[in-house]
Amino acid sequence: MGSGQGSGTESSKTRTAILDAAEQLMMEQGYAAVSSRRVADRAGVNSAMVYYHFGTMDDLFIALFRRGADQSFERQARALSSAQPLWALWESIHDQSHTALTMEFIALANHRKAIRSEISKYSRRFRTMQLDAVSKLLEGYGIGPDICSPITMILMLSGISRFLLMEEAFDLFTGHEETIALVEKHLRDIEGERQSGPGAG
Amino acid sequence: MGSGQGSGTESSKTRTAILDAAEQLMMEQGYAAVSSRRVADRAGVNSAMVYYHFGTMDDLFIALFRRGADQSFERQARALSSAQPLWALWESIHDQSHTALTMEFIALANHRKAIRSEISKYSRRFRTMQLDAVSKLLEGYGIGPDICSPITMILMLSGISRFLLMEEAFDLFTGHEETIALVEKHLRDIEGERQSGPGAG
DNA sequence: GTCTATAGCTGGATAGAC
DNA sequence: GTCTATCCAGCTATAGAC
Repeated sequence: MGSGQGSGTESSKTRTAILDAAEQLMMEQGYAAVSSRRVADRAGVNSAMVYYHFGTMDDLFIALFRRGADQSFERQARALSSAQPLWALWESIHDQSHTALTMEFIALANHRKAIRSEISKYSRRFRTMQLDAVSKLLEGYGIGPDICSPITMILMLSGISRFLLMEEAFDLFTGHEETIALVEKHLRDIEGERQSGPGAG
Repeated sequence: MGSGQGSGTESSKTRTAILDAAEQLMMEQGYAAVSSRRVADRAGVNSAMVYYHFGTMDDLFIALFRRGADQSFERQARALSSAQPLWALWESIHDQSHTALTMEFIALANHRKAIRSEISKYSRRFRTMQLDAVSKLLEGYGIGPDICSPITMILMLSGISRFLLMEEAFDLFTGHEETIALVEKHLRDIEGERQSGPGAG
């Protein structure tokens, strides 16, 4: 490989340490705090290492986004092939651990084209997988698109979930329990009582 | 007034020009692009003017947020006292013009406490107004909370709307028309056919 | 691979003339 | 109110020693 956009072993210790440090900083203090010096300090290496391993700061952001998105993608794939796919999908979407990070990337995308198209690309992949799975699922449950359309169901679950998580980041909780209860009542109607929580096998 | 956080006439020409310039920059290029020099350049004044009128950059961000929030608040108040309040509320929420800006402020809030608490405060005010209005409204339409709870309705409308607008910023449109049609079908069931669009009197 | 050193720029903020 | 001039800090990125 050239030295332009990431030499070194793809999975070197330093490379991972830099990605971890960048992720932490971005979550704790926002994307503007992710500078080569600060990232390097936290990773315990020199700032030149950031450029050696990633080329530019933009490339670091993209690598970080891809790492997280790939993990989420696999988590969602597992959810959709579990015993109660709809319940698992809902829990996968409504996992707050990566919401703050997602918001930062969306804000970043506002003025960095490379990030923007990366988010678009991955979002389409996620949507395709969700739509394939939910379509077959509802068909299997004998629910026609006239009663409940797959794409509408996905968009509503996603929208409600993200909005509630965003509000909770600002200490706003009014009506959240009630809304979640309503969503889960519908899930129960379709897929029955939840058998095992997100933690269990 | 002192010279610390905003001398000058509250509504001076320069002050307004600075706020306008900051708003444009923030929408076009994100919050990181809002520096005293760039804002001043676009406003056609010297960068020292930013500090003279607002004290610090943080205070500029807060002033900008408040100006926008106050406008939105009044727009929403008008919507809720119109002939078809639910329809007008939905259109008010689903107004894309300020979504990019809102996302930037949310990202900013991630690491600026003053912004954070400002957003919290205003969100509560918005929520209270919405809840008061929608509660009385549904009561008036003879719809009990067992059929449709006011707070759940507000959260679902808000969540769906914001999620769709966010996706559209990334050129994702799959299922959007269908989802909006479903929402508006419910609005029609409750409040009848929409009489006049957002533009009309 | 990792470091030092440095170039070149941009930023927040202030002092002081007018 | 508005500007010039300036201080000091931080940033991205590169060159080059080891």
